[in-house]
Amino acid sequence: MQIITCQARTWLRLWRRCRSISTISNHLQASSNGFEFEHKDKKVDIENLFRLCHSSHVVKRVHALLVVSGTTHSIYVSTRLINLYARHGDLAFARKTFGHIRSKDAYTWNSMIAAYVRTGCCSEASSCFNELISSGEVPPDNYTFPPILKVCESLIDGKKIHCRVLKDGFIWDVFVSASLIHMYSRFGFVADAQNLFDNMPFRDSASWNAMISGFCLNDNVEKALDFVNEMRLKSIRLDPVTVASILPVCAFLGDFLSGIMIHVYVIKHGLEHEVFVCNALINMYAKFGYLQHAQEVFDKMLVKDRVSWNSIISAYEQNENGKSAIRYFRGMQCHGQQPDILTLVSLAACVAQLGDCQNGRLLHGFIIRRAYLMGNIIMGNAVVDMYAKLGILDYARRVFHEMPRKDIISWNTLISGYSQNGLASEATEAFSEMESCVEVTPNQGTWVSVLPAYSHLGALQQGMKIHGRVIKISLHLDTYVGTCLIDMYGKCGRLDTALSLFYEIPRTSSVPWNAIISSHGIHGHSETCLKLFEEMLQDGVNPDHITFLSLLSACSHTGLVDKGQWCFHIMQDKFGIKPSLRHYGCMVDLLGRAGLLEKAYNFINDMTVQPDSSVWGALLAACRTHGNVELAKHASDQLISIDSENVGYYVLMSNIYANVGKWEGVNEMRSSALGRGLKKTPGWSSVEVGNKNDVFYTGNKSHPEHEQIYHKLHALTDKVKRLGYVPDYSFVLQDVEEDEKEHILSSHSERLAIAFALISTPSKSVIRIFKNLRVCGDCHNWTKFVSKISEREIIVRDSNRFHHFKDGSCSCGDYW
DNA sequence: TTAGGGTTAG
Repeated sequence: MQIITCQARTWLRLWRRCRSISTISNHLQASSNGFEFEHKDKKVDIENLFRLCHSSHVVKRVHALLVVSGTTHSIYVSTRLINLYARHGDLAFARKTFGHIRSKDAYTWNSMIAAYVRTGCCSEASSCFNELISSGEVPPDNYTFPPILKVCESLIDGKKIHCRVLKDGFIWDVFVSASLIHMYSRFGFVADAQNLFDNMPFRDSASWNAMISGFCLNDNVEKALDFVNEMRLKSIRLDPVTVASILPVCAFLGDFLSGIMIHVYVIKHGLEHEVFVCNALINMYAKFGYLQHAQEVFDKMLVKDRVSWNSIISAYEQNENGKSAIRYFRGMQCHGQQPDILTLVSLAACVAQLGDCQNGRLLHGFIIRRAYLMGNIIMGNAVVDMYAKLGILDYARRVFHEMPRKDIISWNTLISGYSQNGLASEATEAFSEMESCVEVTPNQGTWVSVLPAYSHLGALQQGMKIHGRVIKISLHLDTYVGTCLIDMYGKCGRLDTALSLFYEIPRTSSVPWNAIISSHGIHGHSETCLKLFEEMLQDGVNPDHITFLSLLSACSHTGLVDKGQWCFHIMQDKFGIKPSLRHYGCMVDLLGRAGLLEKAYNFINDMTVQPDSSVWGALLAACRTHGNVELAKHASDQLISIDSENVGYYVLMSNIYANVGKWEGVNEMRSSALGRGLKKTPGWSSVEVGNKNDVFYTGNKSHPEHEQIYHKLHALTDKVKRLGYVPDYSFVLQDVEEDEKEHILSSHSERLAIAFALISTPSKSVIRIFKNLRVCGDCHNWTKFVSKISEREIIVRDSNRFHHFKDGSCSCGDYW
């Protein structure tokens, strides 16, 4: 054997040196002994040659060698060549070889059909099968049906094949039956699949596996798990395929115990070195968050394939350890394993997670250089998502528009990208654009992406329209859609609707609880927040870090210092949640707002982590409210050293100086902001009139009805002054004359929006305003008076909270 | 010589 193999190698070496078929032909003739397979044990020798075929290139060499030796006249040899070409993905040569065979046997036809299936050419496989049937040259056999069943495109085609199977009497074959079971499951006819399964006289493990996969394909994962348990009860051995199919089910059902039991089974039955099994174990442990276990399985693997590397990379990515994921990606490359689309998809998520713009661009470049990758929708969507999460929306938009094909997830990714970056108008525009595309139908993800945009804009009418649409398709009771609706109603000032919706949807996860608590929080109903929190605990729902953020923020806005501190402590002591910088920020806000500035400052100094801009920002805002210029200076110095590009800190500090008349300080702040090329964020307010949102900028006179608006504004100010309103000029930043100061205050954008709403909406109707910055104290006071004289309920949502004005007072009780 | 059921994703 060994000698013959060496001869085959020698021939191949010889062939490598030869430039043409004629040269090798001369060598063949020159050889005194002739070519081994011409004389002796022909079959063994050819098989040895075939065994050397590790690529399509070598197959071609061997093929040429066989042509010159005249061996390809044998159907056996030609059919083997078809198989070899197909195994190496060279369909063109498989087809060419098939075409040269004059009289084909069942092996030849079966091999060609399998070659088409293997290379994903489904319609060609069907045509080939039809040709075989119509030619009548040879009848199909039990080997013909499994591959063709795998690729049939409709249930009708599948049933036709089923009839043929029955007619030809191949239903006894377990391979054929498993393929039929799978075919029926694929088209959603799981009852027909089970009928076939039940009537099988003999079943092997693949028959059970086909049924298990059938249940999974038809969203009946519980039944799949039942089947596995039945197999174990009947002592039917679970094979690697069973294990690889059922482990994702355990992860999906959150059934960790079953997952562990399967792992024990794997070890006991010597399956722990099966690549498919290990890959599925890595994925299962990753989904349960047991990275250490996933890592151990990966480390013990004797052979790792691309899926193994992808799985460990994705395990770290899913558990938010992007750095380790990238380390494994490098390891994968060192081991000579080429990345595929799934590797790159995970990497894009890692890069986004790490906020690593530089590597994001590098990754995008890598994908662009392999142009075929961008043709893949999943790849394109992952890149759009990456740029959106990195906050580079221009790139996200560009990649989206350059994608040759887009699906609903592409649109959802773009819409949520805009929403999450605060670009609500862009999100709703993208949604409208999507609506005009006939080829996509909105799904759950679409509503979850667009509703936050309407919430952000305070566009109640638009949000209600979406509510109507989701009711029609029975999605309003979906936890995620329902939560977005609660958030939307909460943010648009309809707390009652939010609450009734909350009690309609499933409340087993923290998600809807967080939404309803936060809705009450922004309206200043902190006592209700705490009651809802108690109810949440009674219902056995575990709070998460978001729940505590909402609670702390609610306590902070209403001055419930003790309750806030209690929340901060139980979060750590009772629920083991480590405070994030956002929690620390809320605590500083809570103490600072209550005037406990020193306590807030000491709290920052006692922090176990480095305070960031949100923490110092909260202290600075509190200093503004309580007029502590000295501490404010310290906080603003810290802020500017952390984030010198944020104009808000300069504005706030200059505001503090202005408040105490330190105009030098104001100028210093202004010039240092200008020196860095920073411009004050222009304030704007929007109001929904009819189905349209009108936007007003401070001092803006470009609105078509600006004359009437200013006229109304002056009339209102005159009236409220008579009622006792006195402008508070401390909210004016500039060092100007008194009447000029009044002019500056009176042109704040929310006042323009309120004046416009008063002249454009029916009397008694509620006015809802959205402001991008915080409402100033003077506008707050002015609006209170306006709500009294106009007999209107005015709801102003600013960047921080809700102000609900009614009959001359505000829901926030003037707690600033 | 040819075949079925399987793991990772936006």
